[in-house]
Amino acid sequence: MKKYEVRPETSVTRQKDILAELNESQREAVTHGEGPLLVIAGAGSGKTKTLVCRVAYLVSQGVPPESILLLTFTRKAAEEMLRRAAALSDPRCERVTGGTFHSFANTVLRKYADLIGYDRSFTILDRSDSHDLVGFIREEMGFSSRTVRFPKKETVADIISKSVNKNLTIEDVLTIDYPHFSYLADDIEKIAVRYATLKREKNLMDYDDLLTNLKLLLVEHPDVRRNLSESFRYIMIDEFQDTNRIQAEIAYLVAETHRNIMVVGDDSQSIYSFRGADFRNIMDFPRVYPDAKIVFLEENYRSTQPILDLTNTIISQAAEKYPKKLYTRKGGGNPPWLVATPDEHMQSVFVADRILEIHEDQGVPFSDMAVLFRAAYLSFDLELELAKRNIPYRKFGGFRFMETAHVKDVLSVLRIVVNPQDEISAGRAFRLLEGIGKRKASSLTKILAESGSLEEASRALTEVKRSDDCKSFAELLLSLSRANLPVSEMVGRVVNFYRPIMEKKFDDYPKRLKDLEQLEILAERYRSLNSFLTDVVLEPIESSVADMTATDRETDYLTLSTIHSAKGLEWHTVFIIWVLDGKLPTMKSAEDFAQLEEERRLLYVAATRAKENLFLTYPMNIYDRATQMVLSKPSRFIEGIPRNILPRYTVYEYQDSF
DNA sequence: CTTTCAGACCTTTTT
DNA sequence: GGTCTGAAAG
Repeated sequence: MKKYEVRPETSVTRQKDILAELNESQREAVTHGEGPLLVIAGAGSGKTKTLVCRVAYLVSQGVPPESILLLTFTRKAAEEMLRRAAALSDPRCERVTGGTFHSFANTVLRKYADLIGYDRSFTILDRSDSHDLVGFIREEMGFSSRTVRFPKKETVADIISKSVNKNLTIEDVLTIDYPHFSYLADDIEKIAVRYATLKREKNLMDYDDLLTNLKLLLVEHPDVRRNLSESFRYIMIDEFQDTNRIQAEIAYLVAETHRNIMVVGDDSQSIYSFRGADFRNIMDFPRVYPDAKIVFLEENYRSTQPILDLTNTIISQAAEKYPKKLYTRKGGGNPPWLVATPDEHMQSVFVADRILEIHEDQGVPFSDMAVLFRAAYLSFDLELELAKRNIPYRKFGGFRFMETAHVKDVLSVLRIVVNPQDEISAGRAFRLLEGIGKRKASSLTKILAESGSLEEASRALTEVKRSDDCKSFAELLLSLSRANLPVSEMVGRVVNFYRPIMEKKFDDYPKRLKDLEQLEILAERYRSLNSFLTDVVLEPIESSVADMTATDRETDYLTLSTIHSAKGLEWHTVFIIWVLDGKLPTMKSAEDFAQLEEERRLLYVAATRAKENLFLTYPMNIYDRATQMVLSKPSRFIEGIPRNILPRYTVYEYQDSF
């Protein structure tokens, strides 16, 4: 049922409200008329607010919300912004098209895929799916059994993806990033070609394909391009510094007829180059659109001046950036702390102590504090310490719920219902069954792919083997193919079938079962199985719900997060742990100038999350197995910083006499 | 052909 | 901690 609301027309007052709380530069961006606009928005400068108000402003000016396209880094970010715009002025703002480049590509391709030789019901491969497919080819071509060392499937997939994203040849990627594999360029090239053909044949697209195929569609079909350009007359792109070349090209193509393109970002916060992001996009925007208006947002509303003094110092050493200096009118505040601890565990103890202290003495809720780190595994020890002290926390980044084995198992069965050509999923699904290994699974997969019919596969299955497992799987496939069941019912049936298998496979199955129940609940929102599967890949659930009990919803949680996942967020108190040279920057990045620069920006992003308190900590004397070196110095990015900006402390361990 | 088990290996970051 | 690999047994 459609909900609606009748409102008196008061666009003048409404418009005043929209602009009321903006500073001069923000207002300039919000009220910008037609034509290209670049907004360089420093950390905490009200970037989101500016975008929200811009949407609200355009709608209040009579721009139909359907003709606005808002592209953000996550779909959640887009939804949140539109919700805020709607609350601020006009509920119609929620009708703006918002999402990620990938979800936008998905929507368009579901409509036009046949124009570029795909079926509209294509399946989307997530990262590990594409790894599996590459692995399959690697084996098929006999590269895995060779005596010479051949890169692993993850590495091969990575190389291929990089060459697509950065528009380089395989050879170039190898020369730049993997010189030791350069002599294998021809072989990897062969795999890349086969990978591309196979995906087309089997109606599969990986994350890169969504973008390249959309671009292809726009380039080769001027009518579609014009159509799209006409329907989205205003394009806004958030986090432009983290877009890659193809994404920028897509944006330019869609903006072709009207050039109403607004990009917002901060070159100093570009941290996704490993995914092909190129902060040149934001540097070069004025060259692509020489008439672009440029607005700088430099007033910071988040942090105290002592924190900004530190972050400004950190970023001032960056090699290339739009010159800007953040300032605040917020008075007072304490300088950040740099704390050295004897070892990792003392670092955890110190952090946990401070968290409790700030929570109890200053009444700061856990939810207004965060611990940030370079890589997910760096918080393991701290997690133990937090558990010991009953500090509730939620962790973001690192392991993905959707990539856990049990979830992938269930999804693989559902996927073959939608796309029998998906041989990777089919292979995985059949191998779940007792008595079916690689060989039989692949013959069953062939039958399924060639006949394209679940009935056929189900019949073959009962002939191949007559175990209970196989029988119930055969029945499951039949019931999924015949009855027109609601999506959650289908998920439920697969979970039911899977449960005994899971109980054999995993010791911690009760925990995993909860995840699957969660998946079932999630499915209730969907009308079609395919859209459910698509969403699950494009917007993965953040974390496993397993450790969360029902009553936990209102609990006050501390946040643990990788720096990457903390993008755009802020907290009263922030701890950055492992600010140790060799971990931040990582050992690996030290050889490459561009990578090192990105590590610096990473520290910058982390530090600018803090509003009031900022602690940087590092353990001394860490033995690094990979390089056989002892790491003991703080990050090189804070090395020469004067003590009045960053006072230093050392924690000494002592034996308690009790 | 399939299963199982022990040891090796490696751990950035994510749509 | 987790996945992957290889060898040996079923």
